[in-house]
Amino acid sequence: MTGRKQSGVALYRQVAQDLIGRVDRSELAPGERLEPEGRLAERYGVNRLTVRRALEERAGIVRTEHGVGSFVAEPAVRHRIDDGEASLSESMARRGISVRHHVLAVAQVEPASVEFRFVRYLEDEPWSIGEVQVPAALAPAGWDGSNSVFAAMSAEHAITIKRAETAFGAALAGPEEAGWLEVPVGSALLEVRGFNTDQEGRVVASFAHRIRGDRAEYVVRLPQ
Amino acid sequence: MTGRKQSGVALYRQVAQDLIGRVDRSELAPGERLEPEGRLAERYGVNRLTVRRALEERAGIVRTEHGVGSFVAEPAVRHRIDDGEASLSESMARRGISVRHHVLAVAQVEPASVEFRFVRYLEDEPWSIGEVQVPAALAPAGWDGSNSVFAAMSAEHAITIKRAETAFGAALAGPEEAGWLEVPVGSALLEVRGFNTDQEGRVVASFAHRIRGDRAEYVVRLPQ
DNA sequence: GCAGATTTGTTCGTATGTATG
DNA sequence: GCATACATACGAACAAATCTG
Repeated sequence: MTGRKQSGVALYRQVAQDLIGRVDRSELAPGERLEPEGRLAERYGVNRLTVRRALEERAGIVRTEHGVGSFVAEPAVRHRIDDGEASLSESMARRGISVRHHVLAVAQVEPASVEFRFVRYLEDEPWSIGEVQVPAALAPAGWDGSNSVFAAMSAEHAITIKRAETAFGAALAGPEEAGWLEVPVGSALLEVRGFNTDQEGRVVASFAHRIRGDRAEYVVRLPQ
Repeated sequence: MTGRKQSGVALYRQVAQDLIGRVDRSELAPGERLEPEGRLAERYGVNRLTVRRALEERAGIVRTEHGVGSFVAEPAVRHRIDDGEASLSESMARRGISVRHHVLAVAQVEPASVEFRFVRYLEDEPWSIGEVQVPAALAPAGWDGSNSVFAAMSAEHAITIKRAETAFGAALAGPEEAGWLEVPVGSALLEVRGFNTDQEGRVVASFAHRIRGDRAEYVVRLPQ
């Protein structure tokens, strides 16, 4: 970083650009730890705050942990939602990717619905924070998070769950989400919301997931 | 804002929370201008930097313009992609929403492809920045952005364009995107990528859009 | 379990550059 | 040109989380 100012490009972007370059050129491998902010600041000859801005800028490529350090993030997981599986868990399990859930809350809501809130982990990495609402009559009794809510539902009751409508949006991670997903506040999240039906078209679940944008990609192939 | 520190919640988040609250309670209407950062800082009794962090935090709800001011953003537009239309432009036009494009670049790429880069405006508000690649043989000759690239293609050649595969992801706005979309750097973007085929299943286009997360929502209804 | 070192997180004050009207 | 308002950058300090001995 010789140019310092003058170039017309903000310093923090120059730093961000250099970091990206080092990742692209594989000088920094996924999972690898970066030098502390202070040291990076010295190395680039800028203020520590400037380094921090650069790291924020690259929130998708670099992940930081309070009191620990910054690390190069891993690439994304692609997930198809047109393969007939209603839940991500089964698709991933079939691909040999371990899925587990940490149950945050199980609450009775409305007349007769139960809401599950949970964090989903893929390969022991936090991947999404989700909410699923199902009719109380169909709620899986002792869901322990080892499989999906839907799988538990299907097992306890004789129903097949299908995707009906799915909506995609983008959002920024708030404090709580950031905490569970171990990403900085303000990271990009893919928001996936929708509802599911059983084999006879009855709505049996609605869901909302906020998924780490640096990990997630949903693929839809529409029928011709 | 009485609590100042102590509460365990970062000051900038308290400010951000208060701003969100004022928007939710409709004390601030969409499009309305906020007080200058300096004045907000005084009012909340914090440093101007702290106000700036709060505004960044709420990039989806508040939009700032260099040298002008900060404004409350407008709510989102829902878009269905399973209605047979290959392009958003036609769907929106049918809903009475004006769509136009600002062409950033038209470039010859690869052996025989043409790439269009453009900013899409809905109701004269920047909505997405996109790239479309089509075979040179099918490229619309004098696309002026008044309709979609696909519409122009269909008109010039006798083909029907269908969606084939679409992938969704989330990303943060980089400097260039932020500039065109008139959002702060680091805002949430919905990334939609994929390709299209003609009526006979031949790939005739690939596309990548980065859409303002505060404006966009894509809805997919999968066939039963 | 605790104390200290390390590292990131937050906040302030201040200065200067740049875009807009 | 000038005033206003946002953009970038620096230095300093302390808080909070984590790790180590």
